Amino acid sequence: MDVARAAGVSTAVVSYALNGRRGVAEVTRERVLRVADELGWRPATAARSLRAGPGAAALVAVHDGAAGARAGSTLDLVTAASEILDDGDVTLAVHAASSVEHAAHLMRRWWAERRYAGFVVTGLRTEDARLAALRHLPAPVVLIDEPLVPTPAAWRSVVLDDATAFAQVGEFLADLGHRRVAMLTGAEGLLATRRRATAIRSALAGSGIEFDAVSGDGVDRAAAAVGSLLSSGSRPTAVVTDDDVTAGIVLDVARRLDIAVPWQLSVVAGTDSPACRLTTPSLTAVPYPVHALGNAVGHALLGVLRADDAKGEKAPQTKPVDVGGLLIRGSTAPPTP
Amino acid sequence: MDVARAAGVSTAVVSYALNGRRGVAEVTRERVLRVADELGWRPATAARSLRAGPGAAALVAVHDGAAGARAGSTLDLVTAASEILDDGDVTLAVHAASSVEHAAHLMRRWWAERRYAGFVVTGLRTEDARLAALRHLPAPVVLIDEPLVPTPAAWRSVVLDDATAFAQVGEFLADLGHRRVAMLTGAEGLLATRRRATAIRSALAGSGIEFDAVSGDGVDRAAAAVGSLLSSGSRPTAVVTDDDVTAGIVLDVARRLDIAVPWQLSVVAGTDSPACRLTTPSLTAVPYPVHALGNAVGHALLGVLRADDAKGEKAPQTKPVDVGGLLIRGSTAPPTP
DNA sequence: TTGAAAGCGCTACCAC
DNA sequence: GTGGTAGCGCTTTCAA
Repeated sequence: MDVARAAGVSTAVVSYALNGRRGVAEVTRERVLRVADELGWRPATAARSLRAGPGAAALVAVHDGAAGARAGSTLDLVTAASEILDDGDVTLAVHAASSVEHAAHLMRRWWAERRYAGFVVTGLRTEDARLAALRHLPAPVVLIDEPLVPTPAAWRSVVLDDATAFAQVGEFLADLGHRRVAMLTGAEGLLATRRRATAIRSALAGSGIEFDAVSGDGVDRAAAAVGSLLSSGSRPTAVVTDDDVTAGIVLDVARRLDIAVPWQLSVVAGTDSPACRLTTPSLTAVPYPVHALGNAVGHALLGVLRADDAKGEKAPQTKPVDVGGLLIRGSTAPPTP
Repeated sequence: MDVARAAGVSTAVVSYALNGRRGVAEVTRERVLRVADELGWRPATAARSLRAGPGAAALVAVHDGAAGARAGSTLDLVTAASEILDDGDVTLAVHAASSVEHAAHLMRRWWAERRYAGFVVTGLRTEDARLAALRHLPAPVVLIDEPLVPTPAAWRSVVLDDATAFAQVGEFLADLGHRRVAMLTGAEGLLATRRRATAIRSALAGSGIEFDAVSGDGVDRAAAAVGSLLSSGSRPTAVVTDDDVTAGIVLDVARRLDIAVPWQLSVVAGTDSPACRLTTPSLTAVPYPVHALGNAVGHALLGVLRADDAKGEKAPQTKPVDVGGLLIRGSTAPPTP
C-alpha cells in the first residue's frame, strides 16, 4: 500500500487506523489518516468486499407503467434513504427493470454474484415474483409495504400508515354528507392501492354509503374510467384517486362535463404533490411523506444488514410511517342536492 | 471452486469456459457450463473486479428540485440504457444526491474506491461542480447534453436534438401569426433549458417577433411567473414551457384569468408526456424520446468503457438523438386579434 | 503497539 | 487442452 509506505508503517496498521480499530497508537493513527487524506486514498471496494462481503444494497425499480404516482418519487425516496446511510458505509443503488419478473431475475443473479448485501423492494404486487425469488435466498430484504403473505423473520417492512389516512378520508366525506363515493385505484395488482381502497371501504361500511372502486391503470385507462364514472346516471358525488395525476384528470373531465368541483363533485387526491396545490380548485389530498418514508427505509436497511452480520439479534420491526392528517383544500365540499 | 470440483476440472478451465475463451475442449466447456448452471453459480463480482476493475457505471441523479420535468424520467432513461447494457456485462446503477456538489463528491469518492468504471452525468448546469470534479479524474464519462466548455477527448456526449425541435416551435408559432411569444424556462442554471430558449430565440430573430424567456424554477415559482406573465398588459399570445407540468399550470392560470386557450393564448409544452394528451385542450408538445435517448446512453457508455480498456481506439462521438416533429394538438392556434 | 503473512475468489500466465 | 499458481488489495489472525 502506498499509504503504508508513505506513513512508514505496515499495511495492517493502515487498515486498523482507517477502520477505527483500537490497538493503534493515537499518533500513528493520526499520521496514517493524514497521509491517506493527502494521497486521496480510499480502500478499493472490490478488495474490501472480497473479504467482508458487499457493502451496498440495491433497489430494483419496476417501470412497467403500473407503479402509479409513486413511481416518480422513487428517487426522492432513495435520496431520503441515502441521508441515513451516508453516516455508515452502506450505499443504496437503484436499478431499473421493465417488469417484476425481470427485477426478480436481476436480484437473484446479483445475489449469486455477491454483488449486493441486500435488497429493497417497493411497489409490491399481490402475486409478486420478487418475493417468490427472494424468499429462497438468505438475502436481507426491506419491504416497502406490508405483504399479504408471511415473510422470512429476518426481513423488515417499512409501512406507510395510509390505511389510517384513507379511513380518515372516508369519514371526512361521510361527515360532509356524501352518499355515493368512488375510488379510482391504480393498477389492480398493486397492494398499496388495494389496502387504501379497503381502508376507505371499511370506514364507510355500515353508514349506508355507496362505495365503488374502479381500476384505472395508466393515464389513458384512468381517463377512460373517469369518463364513464362521471357520465353514468348515478354518478358519485365524491371521487378519491390513488395518485395526483389521476386527480388532475378527474378535475379536467369534470370541467368538460360541466360538473362543478367541489359543489357537484368532491375530489380527493390519494397522494399529495406540489401540483395538487396549483390546480383550480386546489386538490384536497392525503399527504405523502416520501422523506420520512425514505428515512425509515434507510434505518430498516441498516437494521437488516447489521442483523445479517451478527446473526444473533433479530431486526426489530419498524413502526408505520405516519402519514399525517388530510390536507383539506378547495376540491371538497358538502354535496349540493 | 465448487464448480471446478463438481465438473472434475481445474479452476482455470472453469474460468476459461465461462468467459468464452478459446483453448477449452467443446465438451468440457459444455459440461462446465451445465454444472455451473445447475449449481446456480455465478462469479463473485468482488473477486472479478479485484483483477479486472469494476464492471459497473453509475449515474448520480441530483434531486434538488431544479432538474425540471426530466427528473421524473431518469429511471425511464436508465431502463432504456439497461436494455442495451444487458447484452454485455456492464450495469448502470443510479444513486441520488441532494445537490450537484454532493453528486460530485460521491463520484470522486467512488472513483477513488474503484467502485465504478465510469459515470453518466445528466442535467448539466452552466457551472457544474461535477464536470470540475470529473475533469481531473481519468474516469470515462458519458454526458447527457453538450457542455459549454470543452471536455476530455475520451468522454462522450449524448445530445438530444431539441435545438432543432425548438427552432421548429418558433417557426410554427411565427407561421400561425403570433407576434409576442414567451418561454417559461426551467432552472436558470440548466444548460438544456438555455439551449432550448436560445434555439427558439434565434428562430424568431429578424422576424420582428417579440420573444421573452422568463425563469420559473420549481412549481411554485413557475406558477407565480405564469401569473405575472399572463396578467401583464402586453401579455404574449403564445407561451412555450420547458416541461409538461408547467404547461399544465399555464392552462390552469389562463382558465382562471378567462383567457381562452388556444384562441387567446397558444401553449406549447416543451416536453411531451402522457398527461399532455389528457388536458383540455390537449397540449401541443415537443416529443421527448426518452427511450431513444436511453438507448443512446447505453451505447455511449459501452463505447467509453471499451475505449478505456483498449486505450487505442477513441470513443467515436454519437449522433444527436432525433426528437422528431412537433406534436400538434389542441392548445395552439392563430392568435385572434 | 506493530509487522509478517494467510487468504477472500477470481483470471491469466506458464508449464505440461 | 488442461492444471498449477501468482497476485489483484484489502482485513485479520498470529508473533514479535
